[in-house]
Amino acid sequence: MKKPVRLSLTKQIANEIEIKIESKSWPIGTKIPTESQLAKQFEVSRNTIREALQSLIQVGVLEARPGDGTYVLASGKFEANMYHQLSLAKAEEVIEARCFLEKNLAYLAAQNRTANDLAIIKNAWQVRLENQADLERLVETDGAFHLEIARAAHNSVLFELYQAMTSYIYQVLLSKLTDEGYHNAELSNKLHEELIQAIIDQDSHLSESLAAKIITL
Amino acid sequence: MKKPVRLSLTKQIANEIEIKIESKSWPIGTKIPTESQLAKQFEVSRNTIREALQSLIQVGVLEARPGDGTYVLASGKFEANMYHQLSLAKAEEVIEARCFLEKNLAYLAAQNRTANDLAIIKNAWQVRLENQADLERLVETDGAFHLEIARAAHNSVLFELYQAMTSYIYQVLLSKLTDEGYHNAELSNKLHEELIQAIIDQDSHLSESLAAKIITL
DNA sequence: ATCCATTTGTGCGTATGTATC
DNA sequence: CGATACATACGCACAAATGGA
Repeated sequence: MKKPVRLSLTKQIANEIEIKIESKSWPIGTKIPTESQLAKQFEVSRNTIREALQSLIQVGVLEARPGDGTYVLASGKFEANMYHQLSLAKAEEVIEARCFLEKNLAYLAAQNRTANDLAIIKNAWQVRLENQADLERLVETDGAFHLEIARAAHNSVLFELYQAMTSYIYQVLLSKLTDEGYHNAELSNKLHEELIQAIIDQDSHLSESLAAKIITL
Repeated sequence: MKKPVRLSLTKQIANEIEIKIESKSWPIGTKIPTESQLAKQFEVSRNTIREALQSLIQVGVLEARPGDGTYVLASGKFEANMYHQLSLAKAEEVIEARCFLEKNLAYLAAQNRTANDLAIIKNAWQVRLENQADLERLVETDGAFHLEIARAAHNSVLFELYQAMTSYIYQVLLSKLTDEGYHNAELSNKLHEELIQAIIDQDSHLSESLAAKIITL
């Protein structure tokens, strides 16, 4: 079971590019250098570059637009894969699945949160409070807040699932709020603060039910 | 935004191969034809075949062994991806995530099951009862039983996740039972039958808690 | 134990098509 | 229209690993 120390040029390059993407050196939406430029840069043929890019395009991390350039689509393989899978399902099923995840993560967060998690969560909540004016910023910071709760659950599997799912759902959420408006601000804020308190108190069941209420607002 | 009239040879071939795999024409473990043979068969260059294979290797559906051949690893992209993701996580986290899924699917199954679902579930239970003697068969038929409950939940997102996760967990389960033995047969059977009844009665909460108990046996 | 045919891995060069600006 | 840039596809050559004679 010895593993090869040598990596093919293609894989080396694919890895380096993936690192640039995951580390946000090339954020989502970035137009990356042309194949020829990359070929010069890495001192290989354009063909080799193509194979590397192809492998990332195949899994949905990159998107090539003929006559234009190559763009970053997602920040990781798992996220890209979930995107594809979720797009095949009905929207209501995705939302249902996400509701269950959110509830369970709140439960686990109350159980497993550390003092450090609490500080991060409180901070994320402050940020969210300061950005209630702009809808787009609100959705963004609210997402960040809930993501921190998910992280405090300390379960990497559920966390990855949640992360992939929410980034997919964001667009739906934003357009929904834009249409319907955001009128439950006080109730929402109250529930959020109760949720934080429940997590502080490590009251798992209360956290779970509060999370459920927040979602169905 | 009109694009998709013509599919590239590479993608056509990748699709055809994927179909052979998903349809079990080439089951897991199969050694598929050599690149040269496929090239002749599809009347394209070996390079084109390689690109198609490469795309499936990349997502973990195929595995190439230099000097030997190319083998089927998983029966679908999503399954392959979950495999990879789960292998990075701690075992306890995987189990925790699976518990969460099992509970929620039982809840939803009680809510959404149709008469037809019930018939299938009852049948799967009978099959499981008839195969208690052989441990390997027991794990297999028990898995099939729970899979039918998952299906009855009528949520494709959670169902796909569950399916991918259980196929990963099977090996662990089997080895655990082989080591520890299977001594809780009566209790297990009793709980399973109560679960079926709860689903018949559409008692979501009871189903959920019974599912939780069954897992922690 | 050695050799050898087979099979995949790697890399390059080239040609042509097509989309965008 | 033309320049640019990606898309597709083929052919070739050699390297490296494997399995079997």
